[in-house]
Amino acid sequence: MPELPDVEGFRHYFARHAAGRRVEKVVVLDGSLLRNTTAQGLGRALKGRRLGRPARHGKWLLVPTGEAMLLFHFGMTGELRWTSKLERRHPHDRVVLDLEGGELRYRNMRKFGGVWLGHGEREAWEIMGRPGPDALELDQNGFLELLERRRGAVKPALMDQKLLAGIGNELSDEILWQARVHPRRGISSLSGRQRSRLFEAMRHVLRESVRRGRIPRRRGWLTAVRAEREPACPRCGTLLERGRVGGRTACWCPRCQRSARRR
DNA sequence: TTGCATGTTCCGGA
DNA sequence: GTCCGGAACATGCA
Repeated sequence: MPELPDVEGFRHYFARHAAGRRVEKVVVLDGSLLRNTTAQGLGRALKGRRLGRPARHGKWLLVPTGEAMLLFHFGMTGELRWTSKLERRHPHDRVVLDLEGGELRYRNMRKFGGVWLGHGEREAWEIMGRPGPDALELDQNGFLELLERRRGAVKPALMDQKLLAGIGNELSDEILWQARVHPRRGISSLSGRQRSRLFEAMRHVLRESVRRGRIPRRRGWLTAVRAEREPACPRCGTLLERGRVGGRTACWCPRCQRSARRR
C-alpha cells in the first residue's frame, strides 16, 4: 500500500543504491507494466545512461536519466529491490534495471501502477495526471486554500491526488482520526479550528511516517489497531466503526469523530 | 468458491 | 462544473 511515506522511502533507497550508476541492460519480464513505452523503447532510452537523483511527487517516483525521465508508480503492491545479479528472480519482478554492480528490480504483485517514460517536466506532469501540490510540501495557508475551493466529504478530498498528492486510504483515516474529524464530514461545515487540526494532523502523520520510511504501526495511533477484527479506539476505547467513504473502506471512532453532517 | 482489499481511471447519474 | 457511486484492472488471501 505505498502512499507518500513509502514512496519517499523508495526514493532514499533508490538514491542510496541506484543513483549515479550506469544502466547496462534493461530486462522487461512483464511488458504490461510498461504503460507508455515498450521494452525496446525503454532499453533505447536507458542503456548506457547514468541514472540521476530521484525525486518524488505524491506517490510518484521520478528519475531523470539522459534526456528522459523514468516514472514509477507502485499501485498497491509495488516496491523496489536492490539485489546482486546472481539472486534468483522473484515471480513478481516485472522490470529489472541491470546496473553496474547490481540490479534494481521493480516488483509488483498486483500490477497496478507501472513504469512510464517521459520527456521533460511538462510531459511528466501529464503522465502523473496533473496532480495537486505534494502533501508534504504544503504549508497551512496552501492547505486552507485547497479546502476553500473544495466541497463534499473530507476523506475523499484528502485522497484526491488532483487536489493534493500523496495521501491514500490508510493515511487519510489516520489523519482524520488524529484530528477528530469524521471521514464523511462535509468540508464546508468544518470550523476554522477543525481545519487547522486537520493540517496539523496531516503534517504530524506525514513527518512521523516519512521518518520511518513507512506508515508506522504505532501505539496510540489508529494504525496500531485498525487491522484487528474488532478494533477499539486507542484514545477512548470505543469500538471503531467501518464503512465505505469515497469508495474505500474507512475506519473511524464514532465517539471521537462525531458529526457526520454533510455539506 | 466467493468476496475482499488496495490506487487509479473511466463512466453514468444527480 | 462538481460530486458521488460503481465498475474495471490483477492477484493472493481468508
